[in-house]
Amino acid sequence: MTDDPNGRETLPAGGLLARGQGVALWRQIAQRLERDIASGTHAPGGRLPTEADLAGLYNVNRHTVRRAMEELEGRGLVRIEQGRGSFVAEDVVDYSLGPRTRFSEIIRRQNREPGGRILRVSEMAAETGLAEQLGIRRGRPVIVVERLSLSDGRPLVLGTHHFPATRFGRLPELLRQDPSITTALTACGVPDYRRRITRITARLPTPEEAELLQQSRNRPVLVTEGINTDPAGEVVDLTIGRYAAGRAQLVVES
Amino acid sequence: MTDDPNGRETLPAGGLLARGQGVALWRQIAQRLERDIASGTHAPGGRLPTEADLAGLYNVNRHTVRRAMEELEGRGLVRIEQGRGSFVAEDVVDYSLGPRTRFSEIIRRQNREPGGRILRVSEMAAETGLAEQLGIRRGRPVIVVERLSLSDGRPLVLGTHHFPATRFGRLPELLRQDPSITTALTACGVPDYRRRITRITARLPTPEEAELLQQSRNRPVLVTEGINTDPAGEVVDLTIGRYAAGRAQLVVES
DNA sequence: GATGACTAGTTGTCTAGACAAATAGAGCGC
DNA sequence: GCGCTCTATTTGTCTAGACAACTAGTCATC
Repeated sequence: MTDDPNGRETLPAGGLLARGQGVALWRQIAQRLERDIASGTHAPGGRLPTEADLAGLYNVNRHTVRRAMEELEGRGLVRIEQGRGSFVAEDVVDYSLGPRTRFSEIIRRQNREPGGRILRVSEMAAETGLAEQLGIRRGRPVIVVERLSLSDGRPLVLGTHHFPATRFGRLPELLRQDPSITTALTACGVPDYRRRITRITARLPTPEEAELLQQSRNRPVLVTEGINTDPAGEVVDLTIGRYAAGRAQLVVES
Repeated sequence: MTDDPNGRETLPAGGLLARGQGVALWRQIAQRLERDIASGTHAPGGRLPTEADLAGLYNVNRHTVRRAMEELEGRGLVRIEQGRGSFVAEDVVDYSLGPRTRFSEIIRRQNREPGGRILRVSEMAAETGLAEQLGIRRGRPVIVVERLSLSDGRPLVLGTHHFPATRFGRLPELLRQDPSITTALTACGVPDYRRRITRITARLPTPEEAELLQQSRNRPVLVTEGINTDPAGEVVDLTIGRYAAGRAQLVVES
């Protein structure tokens, strides 16, 4: 790639870092880049200088710059792409966690196009904890559905759903025709269901999750664990969702 | 430290890694350690082999082991402490996000001892976004309170609260006597308030947040942004909370 | 025009070595 | 016993260099 003045932001004022003052160099670099991003020196979506450029600018080794970039990526300020470069990050989708949580409705309400595909459907025996939450006996069969949900074609959530097999035995077949879980449940005689409780935590993704969500291993995923019940109060399923924190924000209304 | 067979877990079966097969060595190491933790080879709270030991065991450079350990720390499986070693991680606190969210109540309900201290109280003019959310005019004074809340003496949440100064001018003085925000609000004539909406996201902490929460820079923080209103529907405050993901799990009931 | 080989640019991984910073224990002086 | 220094151990930071993997464009060939 030739030196195209429009393809890259201008270099920020370099200057020396405080060495031996107890503040790691990579932190100082991260701080300066953060300031430059906040001040608009680097516009959202814009390209940052390459690692080599920054290393030269601050007179440090490239690895030291890399440590700073990893930090900023994890904090959600930049996006790093192998072979292409680093870019200033953009904004996120609101994901409402009310009692009525339907993926496609939520996405459409934000003028985006919902999508998704079923990754895997399998059956297993419920171990103690799962059986208790589903309100069935230990060892009873459970259908496990893994689904990747998209917004405007970009992966947003990775969901793992656990249904009691006795009641929802037709699910696998139905999902082959239409990847919408809500539609399949309707066909199984559950036209409506509600979210009863949701637990939320955050962690860095496993390599598989990072791959499927097309997200950096350095950005956290929001992990939700929730239980849906039908109007009669019977448990429909236990769902585990992993949201790309760079693209989704959970919203709780009460 | 001498070689004490009880102070450290036994070394797992080492064995060679697959080199040049397209899977990074650090990933393979992380995977093996993860398996060893899951299988109980390393008990929760127990000590892992040192970086040097693992490097020798897998015949790689110490930096390669470090990369693997960073991964596991971010995923919440291990806890790394400078000068001491690395340990298998333990369990977390449930933090309920219902309409009635009171820190000390939530903590006490789990048989833990709530605590906290006010880090800083300041006043500033509301910029557009903040003014809108608080239902006041832009430029009106706002009191900003930063509080670190503890559970059993360990930092759990870092909260930043924004109150309209006209109504809550006495807050700074009251908080000097008692660090409980609920108590101070009662004294200001707000005996009760409710959480109206909460937005949740996750990211890696800033260095200051990591420091205050006594959490690794590598573990995410859960970030909540919420609005509290009094029974009349008037906005009391806008609160931003940063939860140590290693120690807290948010719970939404609906 | 489409295809494929090649090349330059950029981030990812691994090795090697050095020293800093934090921890914990041992030993000493009082 | 108490506090202090000293030292060994362990993780943290930085440098240096090499090559792999991926991206995007160029150019020759068909």
